[in-house]
Amino acid sequence: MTDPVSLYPALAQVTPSLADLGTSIGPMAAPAGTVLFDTNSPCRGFPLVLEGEVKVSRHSGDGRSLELYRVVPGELCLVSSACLFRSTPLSAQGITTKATSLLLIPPPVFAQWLHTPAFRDNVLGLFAERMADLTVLVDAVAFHKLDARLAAALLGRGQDLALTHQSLADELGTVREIITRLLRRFEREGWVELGRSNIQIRDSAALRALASILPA
Amino acid sequence: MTDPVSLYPALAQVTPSLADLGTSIGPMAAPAGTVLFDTNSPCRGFPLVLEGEVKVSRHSGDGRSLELYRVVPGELCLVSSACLFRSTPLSAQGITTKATSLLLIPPPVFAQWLHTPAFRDNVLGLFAERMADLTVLVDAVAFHKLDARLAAALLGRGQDLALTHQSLADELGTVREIITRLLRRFEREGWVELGRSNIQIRDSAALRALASILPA
DNA sequence: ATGGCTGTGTGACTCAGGTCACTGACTCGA
DNA sequence: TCGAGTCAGTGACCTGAGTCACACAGCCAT
Repeated sequence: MTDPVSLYPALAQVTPSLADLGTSIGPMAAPAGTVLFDTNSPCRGFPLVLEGEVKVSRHSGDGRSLELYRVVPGELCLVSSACLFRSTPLSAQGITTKATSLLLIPPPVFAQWLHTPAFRDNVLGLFAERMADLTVLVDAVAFHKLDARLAAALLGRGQDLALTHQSLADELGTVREIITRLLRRFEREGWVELGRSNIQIRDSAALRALASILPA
Repeated sequence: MTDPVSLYPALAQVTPSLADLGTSIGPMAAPAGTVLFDTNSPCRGFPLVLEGEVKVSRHSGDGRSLELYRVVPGELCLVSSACLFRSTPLSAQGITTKATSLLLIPPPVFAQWLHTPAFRDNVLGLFAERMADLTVLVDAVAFHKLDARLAAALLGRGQDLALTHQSLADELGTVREIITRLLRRFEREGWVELGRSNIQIRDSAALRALASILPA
């Protein structure tokens, strides 16, 4: 089990301390694919990720979905915050992509913890980062073509990706056929090699060039 | 001059107090159309709006732009925060839409103020709200057609709007011709009446029906 | 092996939105 | 009252993306 304090140094200083709280707040384990929270569902607390990964995405009425961002160990999930700070309904879905363990901080404890400057700075910094992420996403969706966005999505995950076309479609907010088409185009260009649930990057420079139209 | 404390009750409690700071942080006046901050420019402080309005938007390489949200009196502008909490470059432009007066809080003062729980809650609540706004915007841009988004943009501003087609285009991230086309369609349906720099709402129910496909 | 499931590949078609290249109308100041 | 500048309207055309309706290939369990 990962030690929470090594991931979140600020937790060393908070009161009530982790030790005081004991196991009441977890850690809880969730297998891959667990829905941690969902649109309009009430919010039970702040998920603080210790291991694994949480994908936060938005779903359209029909079958499409678009990934907003991912929460990795050392972060806490902020969409949930809207409903805690303003008691508005949640505006996105959170689902684990891997086996994940997390603490679920009850709102009153969270409020207490905010008294600690180090923890507070953490939270504010995370908020700022997410705002920037979302801004870039808005920009990408509004102003950029799918091929550039797809190229960007393929980069930075190594050479050998175990992904289905459908999962890429869900990430980018489009449908499977379009991804298939674009990937085949990339393959014809010699930039990637395709297999079942598998994509090999062959020319990341070319992909980067296509993607680089995108904002930072 | 609007009294800052009546807009931001939390400011009554902060230290250093507004009185201590004197006029060093403003209020400063900015006429309509002033660029308060811009993409990649360094960040001078936290703008805290007393009067007027600041439009925060993102610009594409070519002439288009898309409005992210507006900051009204009683709020402070958070895009600036990213660069303060994480020293990343700014990811959007802020421009006044009306004559505006504001305080520009230097980062160290802001950090001090965060010690005050009431002020802190204000900031966190605002962050949460903006995250939710951006999420809804992402959803709109990714999944909804322009006619619905335009209808939504026309609502909630009274019956008689003094707007150019270009300004609506900039708000929605499209180009003028498209707005003209859609508005003429709305006019043919009898939903609006058009004039030079002027739009009269005639059937807000119809517009609302079209817009209501949009998320909250 | 057989059948079912999941993942891909594709072609035909539609449509929203963007581009280009104009025209013309209104408005205001010199 | 004569332009210059701003704003609106419009048609021809193009293209990216989504939809539909498939065919088919691997893979797994029985």
